[in-house]
Amino acid sequence: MNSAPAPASTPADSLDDLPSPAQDAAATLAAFEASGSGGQAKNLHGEVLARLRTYIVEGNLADGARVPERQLCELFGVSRTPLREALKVLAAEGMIDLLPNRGARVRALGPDEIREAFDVMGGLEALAGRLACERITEAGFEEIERLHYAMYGFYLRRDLSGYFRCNQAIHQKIVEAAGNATLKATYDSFANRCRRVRYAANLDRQHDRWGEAMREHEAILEALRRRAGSELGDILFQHLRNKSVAALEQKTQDPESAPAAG
Amino acid sequence: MNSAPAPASTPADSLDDLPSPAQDAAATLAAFEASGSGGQAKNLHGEVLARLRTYIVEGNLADGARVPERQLCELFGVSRTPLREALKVLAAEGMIDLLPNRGARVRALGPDEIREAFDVMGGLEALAGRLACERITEAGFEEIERLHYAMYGFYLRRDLSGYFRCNQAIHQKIVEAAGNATLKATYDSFANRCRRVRYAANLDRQHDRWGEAMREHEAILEALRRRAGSELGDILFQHLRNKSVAALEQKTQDPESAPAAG
DNA sequence: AGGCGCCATTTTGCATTCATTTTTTATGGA
DNA sequence: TCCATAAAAAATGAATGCAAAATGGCGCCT
Repeated sequence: MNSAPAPASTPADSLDDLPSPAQDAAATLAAFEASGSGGQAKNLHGEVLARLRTYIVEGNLADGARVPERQLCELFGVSRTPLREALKVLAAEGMIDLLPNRGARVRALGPDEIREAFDVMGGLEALAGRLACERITEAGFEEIERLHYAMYGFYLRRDLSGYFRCNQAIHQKIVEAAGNATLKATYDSFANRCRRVRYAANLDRQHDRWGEAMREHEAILEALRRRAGSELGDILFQHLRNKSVAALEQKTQDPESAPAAG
Repeated sequence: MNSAPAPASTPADSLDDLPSPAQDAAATLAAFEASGSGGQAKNLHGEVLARLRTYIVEGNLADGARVPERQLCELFGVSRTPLREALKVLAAEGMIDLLPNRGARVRALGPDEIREAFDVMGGLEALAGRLACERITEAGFEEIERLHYAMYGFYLRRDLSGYFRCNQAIHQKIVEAAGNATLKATYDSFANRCRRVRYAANLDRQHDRWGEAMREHEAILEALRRRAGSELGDILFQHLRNKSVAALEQKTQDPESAPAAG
């Protein structure tokens, strides 16, 4: 169930020289990550859907590779019917393509599609920011603030994994603070679709972009503090767009970097 | 295929006293509507999915009603397998709820969910406006301008149906002008989900709201003309929000107005 | 020797069938 | 008469079986 790559150990206990809110970085992050991902696994179809989704998201299937029904059936230990239903849903979510009479292929996100998806995520986050400014409580803001400083701690320690997870947690929290379940569901769907790209393409060797992203996050927190909805929306959209540009630049440098297990 | 209620006749030939671009209102609108809706019907599953979607959107099933597999099977003349696959997809799209072992129910959009869906659509349209300002050509703008004046013509004639369809066409065109297929697909999904509400709730007896909406559209066109992306985004979001407020107000006055066939 | 067409195997799409759960109905007791 | 319990009926969830299309391999023709 833990789809994010697990760090070897928590470096939190040696973070004494950081700003004070960052001390509970690992705790804050762990608390967030524990609360999420309540996947519904009532009937077999739902379970297969969830398992297959993570299976694909985690990169077990190459881009554009065939998705063999038969093999997955015996891998999951189910018949073809529920698996085929899951395939249809994943196709509707845009994670795979369903060629008529020719089976399913994992959708290879080309540069254009990555750009598109990131722009949509940017639009959704902009909306989330706007709504969050309308509805967020002071306590909610403070939680994001804590995550922000925790992220800053990871940034100072050059802990990419922790930074990455905090980053995701902040964006997730903003979306949740919007108080719009429909938005959250849509956003999560896109986040899933982009996960393969996001981790691999996230400022792995572009430390200059890393600092820029950190500054953007400062602006995000600042706008959220002032409840400046429209402005926050602009910043979030631009943030996502910069992220996609960086991702694409790296992708061209590093053509096929399979993000198999981090 | 024509899910919008068809007007009895085209009143275009008697529009001499309107602003000149409005004369070809019907032609402009017809040209737009002819170009749309290329549904993929390769295999049986896809066809059933499309048919079932329109079947539900057009209001043949009451809110919260059971979706009887068996009856639909013989209605569409297929076995349960493809129909069930279609149901799973519709559930993923959020159009129906799938209760385990208890069948499917058409999702009843309560006030909260309507608000949520309209806000998301507003966010998507805001994004579309922003992107459209980056990418739209002069020809594309002029097409929207034509539709706008056509809509104005319908507004002056108090032709609600024509106005409504022009309105939809404009929003659709803005989304298309964004040049982002992913965005368009997501937007269309939400538009489908809201269609039942939108027509019924659209300024049917609220002629004051009608004028307000018309003024907002003036502002939309103006911002688009200046390619003011962020501003256009704000306007579009607010426009959708006002629309949802009006929709909800009317819905409370008119508790269960089934929009069956206009 | 290389390209083209034909046949076998595999895979996909769909219908049918079986098992489990829910819903309805009928019956008995209070 | 009303409620509770239980059996029958219906509907859902999943598996299997069958027809059609595609993929791969082979021989044949040029």
